[in-house]
Amino acid sequence: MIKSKYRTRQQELLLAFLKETHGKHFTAEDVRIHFEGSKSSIGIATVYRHLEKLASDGIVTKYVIDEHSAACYEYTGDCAHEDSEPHFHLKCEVCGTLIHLECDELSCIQSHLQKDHGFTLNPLRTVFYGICADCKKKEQDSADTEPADKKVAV
Amino acid sequence: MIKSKYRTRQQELLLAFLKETHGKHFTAEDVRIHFEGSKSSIGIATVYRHLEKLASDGIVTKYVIDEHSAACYEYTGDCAHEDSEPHFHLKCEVCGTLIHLECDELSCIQSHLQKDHGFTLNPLRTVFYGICADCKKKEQDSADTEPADKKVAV
DNA sequence: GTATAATTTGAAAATCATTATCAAATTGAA
DNA sequence: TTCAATTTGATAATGATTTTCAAATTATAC
Repeated sequence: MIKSKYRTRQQELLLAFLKETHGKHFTAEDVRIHFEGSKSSIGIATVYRHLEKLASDGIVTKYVIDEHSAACYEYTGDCAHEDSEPHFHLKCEVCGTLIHLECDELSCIQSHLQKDHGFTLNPLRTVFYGICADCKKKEQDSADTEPADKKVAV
Repeated sequence: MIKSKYRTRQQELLLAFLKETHGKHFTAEDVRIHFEGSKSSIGIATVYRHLEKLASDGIVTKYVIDEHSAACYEYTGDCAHEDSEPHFHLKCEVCGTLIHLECDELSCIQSHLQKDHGFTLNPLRTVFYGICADCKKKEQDSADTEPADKKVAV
């Protein structure tokens, strides 16, 4: 998967880590810490180097969620392949969950942007921000109970 | 608009700047430079302070396009209001342009995500990444000429 | 106007994720 | 084993943003 000329211990470790994560998100620092202390530690510079390369090769996907937290990476090796559905990501602004969404209807966005605006969408990089169903529900539930305060206040 | 206890010259200047921009995008540095040299310069710290406040008050919207370029701000005081069209942003990954897109058809995304996935999209925060028409064209043009090398090589 | 207290300003230092540097270690091939 | 190419990682550098804090500004009281 990593097309480098020399096969190194660090590469193997990183790939093994990726397979373990299986759909989870992690930062470069997470990776470094995972190997810290063990005889097979990896320097942070090396972690970043490999993650960047893997990201540009489409093996992992990088999400810049906001400027003050470190970038998030996700192993999407399988998704990037030929026969898998194109997928999108939804990020809940309340609970922070990153939702993995495979949906045919959404691909209409791609063709629309292409035809009417000449814009070639990159679904791997695009993240839809909003509020997930669970959080929306909680929000509404609390809207049903909380106003009690205000009613009392009146 | 800015609810601070003391009305200052810097606040007035910034608000005046915002109204001038009218839908354009700018960075904190852009603002500072705009006033640089003139008798009414504003320190970068102050610019950031006000923009952050305005963003949390919903007067401006902040876009974190990618980790290595400065955050982009946009005056959305009007847009946040009742009668204006919701709009989306397209970011070209090649030339870096941030395109401001008002398009009714795109609002179908919102209703689709809501109905079928229970996800309430926040169009102000969502940025579509991809390649703009101009860059796509250039990419294809160079694809027509460059392969000459390869053809010669064979 | 003057005095006073609260708030804002801004130059400079600090922060923090990420990248660049470069000598040392590792790798694969001869 | 030898050697050239490549990778590693400690450390320094980068750059956007934030913090610090003394000085300047502002609103209010006198």
